[in-house]
Amino acid sequence: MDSAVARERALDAAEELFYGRGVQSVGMDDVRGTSGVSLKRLYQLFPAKEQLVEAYLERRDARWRGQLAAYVEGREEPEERILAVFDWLGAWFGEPGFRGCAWLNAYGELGATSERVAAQVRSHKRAFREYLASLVAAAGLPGALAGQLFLLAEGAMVTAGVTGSAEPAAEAREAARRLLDTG
Amino acid sequence: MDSAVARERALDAAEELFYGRGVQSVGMDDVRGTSGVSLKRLYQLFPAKEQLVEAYLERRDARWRGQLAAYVEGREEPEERILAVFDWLGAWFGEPGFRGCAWLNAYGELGATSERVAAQVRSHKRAFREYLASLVAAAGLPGALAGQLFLLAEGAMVTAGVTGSAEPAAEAREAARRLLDTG
DNA sequence: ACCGTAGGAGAACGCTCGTTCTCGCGTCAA
DNA sequence: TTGACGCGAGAACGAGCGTTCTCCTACGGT
Repeated sequence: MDSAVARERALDAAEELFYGRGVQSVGMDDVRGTSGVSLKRLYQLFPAKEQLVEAYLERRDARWRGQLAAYVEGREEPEERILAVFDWLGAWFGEPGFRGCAWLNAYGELGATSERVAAQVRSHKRAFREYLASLVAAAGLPGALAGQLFLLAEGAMVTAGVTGSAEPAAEAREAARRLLDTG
Repeated sequence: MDSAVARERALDAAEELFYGRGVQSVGMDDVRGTSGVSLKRLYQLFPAKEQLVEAYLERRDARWRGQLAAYVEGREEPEERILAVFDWLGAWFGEPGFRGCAWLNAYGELGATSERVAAQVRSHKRAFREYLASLVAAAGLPGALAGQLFLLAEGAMVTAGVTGSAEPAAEAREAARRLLDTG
């Protein structure tokens, strides 16, 4: 098996397991079992579990933000684009297997012990916030709005994760709409 | 040492350690060292670590909601009371040792493995949401506002926890004020 | 004084799990 | 053909930790 293929399979398994059951309750042996990549190979590709965790978060970050941006691109009006973020969140929350924001979960689990993971979470959230800020700027709205929309989105993610419901997205969208209308 | 005293000391230590470093990275031996309560006593009071965790979250829940309510009671105007929630959050975020919302952290760490902890987190969040709803109702505002304020508060907690800044409280307060004004 | 009991200190046990090692097999170059 | 090498399967190692056990001390009732 090609090294690149093994890496992808390992990351696929890591993502499925870490996201679904948490990082700490998943052993490297579980990753081996799910991925079909032997322990020896796993440790060649990722010299320690923490690096597998980092690679998992990094790959997911790229995909998550890419899919969000692609969805938002589908709308024409600048303000519609902002609201589309919440529509996309709602669709995400409703997906089978949704278990909250992977980064917030990882932060709760590892933030206190792994500075590298904590930094990655902050970086992901900063990127998301800046993306919102770019949408706000494109709509010619005041910059302070971005932070407020960001908080609504974060609150929706965390609440959807804890309750398992997709409704927070609609609530956040409605609040965002009202903030836009009065901004 | 009295049994009740030992229980309080154990919970004090558990809270300091679990909140500050996460549950999984704190051993029962750490709790013993910090509390001065022997392992034997600890296991008499809490037959398993999970029950110590539950007791920690439960006691903190009572105190957290009590302090919030006491602070809010200090304001007269119904709408001021709603905004006071965010002032209180800001003061909390600024406290030394603040490390985010204890329940969200616990959920990220244990939500996937301990149904009892997950239920406790949901229960705490539901109580907070209902408290907000009661403030909204007392102000004669539409009920849908409560969910939006809740999302702002959750977003602020999670963002303050990850970034270590108290500013999200002010941002959330400003968003809340605007939602109130147009509600 | 004496015995029963509670409690503390800390060793011990058993399990999990990250990480490494062993062994055996297949492959490919010379 | 052979020998070096890569790899997979799985055992092994070692640390951490939840939980229990041992042993010793102190004290309270008779």
